[in-house]
Amino acid sequence: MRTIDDLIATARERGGKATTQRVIIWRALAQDQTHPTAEDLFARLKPELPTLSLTTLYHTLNDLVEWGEIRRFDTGDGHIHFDPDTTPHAELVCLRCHSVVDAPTNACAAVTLPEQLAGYRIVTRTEQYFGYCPNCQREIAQAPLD
Amino acid sequence: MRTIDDLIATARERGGKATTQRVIIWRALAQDQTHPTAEDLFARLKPELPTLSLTTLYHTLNDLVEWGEIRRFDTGDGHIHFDPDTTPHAELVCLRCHSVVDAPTNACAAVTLPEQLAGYRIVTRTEQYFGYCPNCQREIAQAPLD
DNA sequence: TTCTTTGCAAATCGTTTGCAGCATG
DNA sequence: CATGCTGCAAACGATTTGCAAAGAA
Repeated sequence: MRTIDDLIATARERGGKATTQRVIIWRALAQDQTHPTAEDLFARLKPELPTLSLTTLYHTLNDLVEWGEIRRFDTGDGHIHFDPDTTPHAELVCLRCHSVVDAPTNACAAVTLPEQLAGYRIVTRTEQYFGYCPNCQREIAQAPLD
Repeated sequence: MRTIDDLIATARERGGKATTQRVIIWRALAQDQTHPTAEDLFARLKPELPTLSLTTLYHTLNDLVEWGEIRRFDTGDGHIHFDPDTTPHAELVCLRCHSVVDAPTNACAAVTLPEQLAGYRIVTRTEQYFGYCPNCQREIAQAPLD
């Protein structure tokens, strides 16, 4: 995802507007490495902008995805996650607590995104490792019957 | 995913039963490389077993996922896809027609699944390339205003 | 017979949409 | 002041769940 100024420019080029809500959402995303869901972001932004609606948040997020500024992915927990990092990388997903963290880059084999693959024009890539995080492994060991 | 006989044995070991519905669903999946959704499978199996319900299909699919026999993943089209191939591989997902095909293995860098990664106990992996399939590229070129 | 599975119907719930009023450019 | 944006409320739709009847073991 690019800078806020770039996004303001992009919005205007498309005949759009840089509203208070959009800028606040953009700013929150720009520094976010937690792969938040819409609900996550909503809870974080509500105190700063109490009138914000989930509807506007979804609109704004979907626009960013459409503009290619952020990536949208599903981990199987029933919630859509968003990531401002659009460069190829892998994520570690915990099947128990549903946490999502970036995988160390040395564990990620592919580093460049091919433009073409079997005749496909490639736009983005998702690589997810599903398993159990250290913390949940510990808790499972202590309470085997989940 | 293992053979039908293995699944029958597994079900019984767990105090379960090898019902008509389950065996038919298992058989349909065993030879399936189309990464079907529940609805896809349902439409395909309905003629063979008209009394089959979507409920049973979901139950059976979720059991297989829990047993580690099949993989469950989301491509962002709002439908859960299932794949009996649990070995590490990549998928090509078309953003326009939502088709899913296996990526040629030479395009898939990682070939073995690490048991551990940054302290995580890894169970499964998903690698998806999102883009436009050759056919959709052609249709987009003919009708740019989609 | 016993206990799991089936399948109908209803619930669930994250996400999307319709629309009237508001604010940006 | 024209148009895009916001946000309430309602719709949506794939998946899940409650429960009574059916069928494996």
